[in-house]
Order: sequence, then C-alpha cells, then structure tokens
Amino acid sequence: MAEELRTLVERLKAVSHPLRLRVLSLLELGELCNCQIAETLQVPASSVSEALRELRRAGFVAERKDGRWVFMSLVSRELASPFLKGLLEEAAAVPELQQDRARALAVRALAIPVVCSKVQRDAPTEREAARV
Amino acid sequence: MAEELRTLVERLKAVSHPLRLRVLSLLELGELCNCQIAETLQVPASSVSEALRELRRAGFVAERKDGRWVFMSLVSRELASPFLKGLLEEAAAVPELQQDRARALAVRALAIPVVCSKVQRDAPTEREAARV
DNA sequence: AGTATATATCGGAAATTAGCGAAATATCAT
DNA sequence: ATGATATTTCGCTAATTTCCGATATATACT
Repeated sequence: MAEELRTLVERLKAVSHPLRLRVLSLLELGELCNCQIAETLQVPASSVSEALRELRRAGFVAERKDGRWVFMSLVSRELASPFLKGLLEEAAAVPELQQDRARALAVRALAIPVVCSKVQRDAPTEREAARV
Repeated sequence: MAEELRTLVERLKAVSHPLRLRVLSLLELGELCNCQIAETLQVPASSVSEALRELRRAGFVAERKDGRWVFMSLVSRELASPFLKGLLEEAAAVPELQQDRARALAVRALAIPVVCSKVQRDAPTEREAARV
C-alpha cells in the first residue's frame, strides 16, 4: 500500500500539464469519450488521446469501451485520494476550467455521432479560430 | 482571487520533481536552511538552492535571512490550500519521505555551523556513497 | 468486401527541464 | 582587508517533454 516517491511524482507530473488538467477536470462531470473532449476543448483528437493515455498510466482514469467509442472516467478510488480531491477542489475555482465544463455540458447534450463527425480529426480546419 | 489555469499548472510542475518534493516535505517540519537540507538529503547545495528557488517562485515557501543563512519555510497561506494539504497528507505516507524527515530531525539537533561545514558544497566528496 | 468513423500510435522537430561543477555574491570573523 | 563560509547564479550538455500531422488499428454500417 505504501506509495513510492517515484509513483507520487509520476502522478503529479501527469496532471502538471494544461491539456491534461483540463481533461481531468472535465471528467469530473462524468464519463466522456475522446471526441466529446476534443470537441469541447477544440484540440486535435490525437492530443486528447495522448492526454488520456497519460492520465490512465498515472491511474487517474479508466476506460470503458462501447463499440467504436471509448468512454473515459475518473477512477473512484483515486477520487478519494487526498491529493486528487484537493486538486479538483482547487480546479473548481479556475475560470478557464469552469468554462470548459460549461462547454462540455452543451456538447454532452448532443448525440455523440453528431458531435464526433464535427471534430477536426487532423485536418487543420480552424484550430487558429479556437476562441474559448 | 480566482486562480488561472497556468498558475495552477506552474504550482503542480513545481512539486512534480523528486528533489523538490523531498524539500517541500522536509519543510513541513519547520524552517530549515539550505545547508541543513543539503546535508539531510546528501545532494549538492546548488541543487538544493535551485529546488528552493522553484518552490519559492511557485509561492510555496518563503525565506527569512539571518546573517549568512537563509531559512526557508512553508507559506502558511499555502498550507491551507486544498491541493497542498492533500499532497502533504499523501506525502506523509511515503517511506522515502519519512526517512528524509527522520534524518532532518537528527541534522537539526546539531548546531548549524557544525552541519554546514560538513556539506559537500561542490567538491565531489562522497556523493557516490550516498546511501540513505 | 468496402467505406466511414473513433481512437491509438508513430515520427520527429522544437521547446523545456535536469543536474551539477565552476564562478559569483554576500555575510561573518579575525 | 583577508579569509572562511552560505547561498545563488551561470554554463552547458544530456535527457525529457510537447505537439501535431500522418499513419495504423478497430469497430460499425451497408
């Protein structure tokens, strides 16, 4: 049970990154699939996928596959950890993350296929116009 | 009061580092000077100084100068932050950090000049022999 | 089978960070 | 002032991380 220093550092590094922190914060709303997150945050799907991989590696999120979609959610055991609980509490007060969450709610209100077919999956559509 | 995403990420990055996390953990015992930390952790004084600089930049620690010594301590306001509180709670259970703290208590029991004159201040004395 | 779509992985250039000895700075002691 | 000592900054290489388009893989639909 006793956690290693290295493990704790890896967990910290996993969340010390703007995109990964934004994704983590979104998942507090409940499970989301890659494309919902990509659409919400207006970033390439491959970047979201990489962010999720790191968060999974650190043990924060788990995946549930359903057909071609992969839904990610926070691991409840982690949610009980003092560190993550404190971090999310602090994150809840960050304006940018609040805006992300508001967008996510709007995105989640749509049917997934509708959302996902809109996602810029690599073509440099309008990344520049990514106003929050 | 509202914290920026970037600020939160910088705070996280500051502690996502083995040495910096060890130093932060030590400071929970109370204020310590650079050489006490260097002696406790058996690392070069310049590395400790850099670690402290980052922790200070992130707002976690403050300095109190007293003659040629600079005593560092945790900022009490930060200690109240949910994130740092959670992190320290988790850190308290990490064996390596527990050992560090035990060493720090022993080091602190000695007079500072005695401790500091022993510190390898750059000469590669016996860094290899750094058994915990 | 073939097409479409969702996600993951790869490649690789650019940026950032780590680590530590050497040198600089600051303060005390004589 | 000279020397000793505590701390910081500098220089610089190596290692790591970031980012995203391209490519690969997986599943669904027809």
